Amino acid sequence: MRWSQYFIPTLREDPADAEVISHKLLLRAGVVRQLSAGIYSYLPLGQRIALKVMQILREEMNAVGGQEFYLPALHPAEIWQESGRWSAIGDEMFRLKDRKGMDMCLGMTHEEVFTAIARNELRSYKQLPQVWYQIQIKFRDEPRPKSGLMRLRTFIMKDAYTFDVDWEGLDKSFIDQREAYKKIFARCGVQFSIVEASSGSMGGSESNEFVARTDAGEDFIATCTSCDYAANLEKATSRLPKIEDETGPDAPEEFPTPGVRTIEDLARAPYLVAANQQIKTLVYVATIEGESRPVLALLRGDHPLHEVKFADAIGATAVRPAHPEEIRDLLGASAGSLGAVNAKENARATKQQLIIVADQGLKDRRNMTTGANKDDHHIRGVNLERDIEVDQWADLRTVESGEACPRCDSGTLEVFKAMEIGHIFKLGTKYSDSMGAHVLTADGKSVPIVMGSYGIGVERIITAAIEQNHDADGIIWPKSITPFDVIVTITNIKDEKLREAGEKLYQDLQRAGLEVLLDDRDERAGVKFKDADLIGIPYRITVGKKIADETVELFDRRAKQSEDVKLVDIVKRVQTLALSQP
RNA sequence: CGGGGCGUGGCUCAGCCUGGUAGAGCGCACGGUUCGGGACCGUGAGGUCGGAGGUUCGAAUCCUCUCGCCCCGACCA
Repeated sequence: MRWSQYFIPTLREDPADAEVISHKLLLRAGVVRQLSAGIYSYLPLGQRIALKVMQILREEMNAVGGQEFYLPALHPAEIWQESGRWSAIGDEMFRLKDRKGMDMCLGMTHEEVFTAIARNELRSYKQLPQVWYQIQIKFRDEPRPKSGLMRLRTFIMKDAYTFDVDWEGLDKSFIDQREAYKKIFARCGVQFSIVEASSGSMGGSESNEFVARTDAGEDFIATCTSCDYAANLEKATSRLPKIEDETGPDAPEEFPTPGVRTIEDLARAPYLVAANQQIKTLVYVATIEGESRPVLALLRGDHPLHEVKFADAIGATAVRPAHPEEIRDLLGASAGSLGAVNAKENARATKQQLIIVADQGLKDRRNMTTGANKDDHHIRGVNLERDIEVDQWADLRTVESGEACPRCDSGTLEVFKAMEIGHIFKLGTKYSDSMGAHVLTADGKSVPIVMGSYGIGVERIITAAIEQNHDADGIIWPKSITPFDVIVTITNIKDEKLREAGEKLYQDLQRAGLEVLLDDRDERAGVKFKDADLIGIPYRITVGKKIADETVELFDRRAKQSEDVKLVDIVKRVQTLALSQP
């Protein structure tokens, strides 16, 4: 393409609406433009990039036996009612009515549509396994679209579905997909981790989440430095060094602690109670089975609570810290002097039922110090077993960087931010059961098809690729998804010699099978260099003064280094570089 | 849905507090000088100040309502 006629509206300044790096660069490089919150148009550069990503997805899906479909984005409510998700999903689904008043929706995903095809057409185990996929637009009315292409309301997704006659088949299909996913992300130049994840409302037994490390991400991930342990912080655990407590007094002893409000206060002189010798008592109000209930969360003094773990542990749909009045009403003291010893009695006195959940890290601890439920007083010599009525032991603690890996002996955990880029699920028979997709087995029995579902967000890959591959000057596209392999920059378009040499190079490179962008604009060289860096083409050939010596410059965008190359060698040179991986 | 911020030429912003009829830089058009890391000079085009209502002789500016966008939280297969 000739830049002079190609639409690449680059921006010199950061747009006011963009916060994260990938968002700024996508806009500045003329890749996309925003239409509305969470809705973006792909400009020509963006379309080329998306097509590259989609082609990689297609190749790797085909490589594991995938067959590409193209399904409707507009669905009748009926199939969603059959699967039960019409009512299970809330405002996140775009719903509408047709002219006759029939309920319809815009597809957020395609389990229902694929299952509807499967139930009509798949009859026998002999037809299985099937691996079906499509690359299609999806609609989700996100409560909060954000960060450019990271959280969108309409986006492109590669979604694949596998159909097996039994669970063993699904296990194999699942592994095939997981391996394909590894290749896809590696090919796209995205560093990723695979983490255990919960299936959520998708249903099913097992799921793996693929995440890309970036500070723009929304999840926290813990990975082991030496083994392959990786988990979302909502699930991650770690190994703690065992603490041997001294035998304390036969019963807890109360002592005055005027002005002491925090764990740190009590750790200082004159008290000198180490944080890990203290019990942290947090009062929450949890919604359990629709009812609000007070719950005490107990942790070691130096351990932070993870609210999602906490909510999961007690089966709550929501948790919130209790208000100061609620705390005083419940325990008779204010935050800073709270404890679980005798807390149940205190609560009963006000006719409240209190649940006490303690973190595993407190198991078997003795001679601990905690609040006395009396302002400005604490008690010491508390033995968990003996002195506190714990209803439930659970993993409530937030794992931190540097702690020991729970799976291997030598590794430590590293915690970082990441974004979800893919998710694979073993669905099982959730959809085949509810929608009646059955096949006959070899011995003539009718069984529900065992399904898997596998999704990758195209925009998420693009976002992750930029987040992980950029510098102060702009994007640095991985070669696999770059909109152009090479850009030919003619430093001065009015110089006939340069122009001719550039044009010839443009033709020659294209003939060699490369995708070439020719910067033939009537701009100063500096502007062209800045723009080339910004849009991130991996290689730039500068056609300038050295053309007198039959020489051009080859600039490596990533290494930021250039070398002189003779005109006779340049095509071969670039061909070798640009078509090599990564 | 809760909290915060912002809507003024294509872009980035000033003006608003203290009402007097709209500005700068970039970009764009034309002319000239430049020409290897976002040049310079001159001339010019381009804005219902998000929208509606109100107060006022007069509203970008004050008041009310409303729409949109961004950020934090909640939420999120």
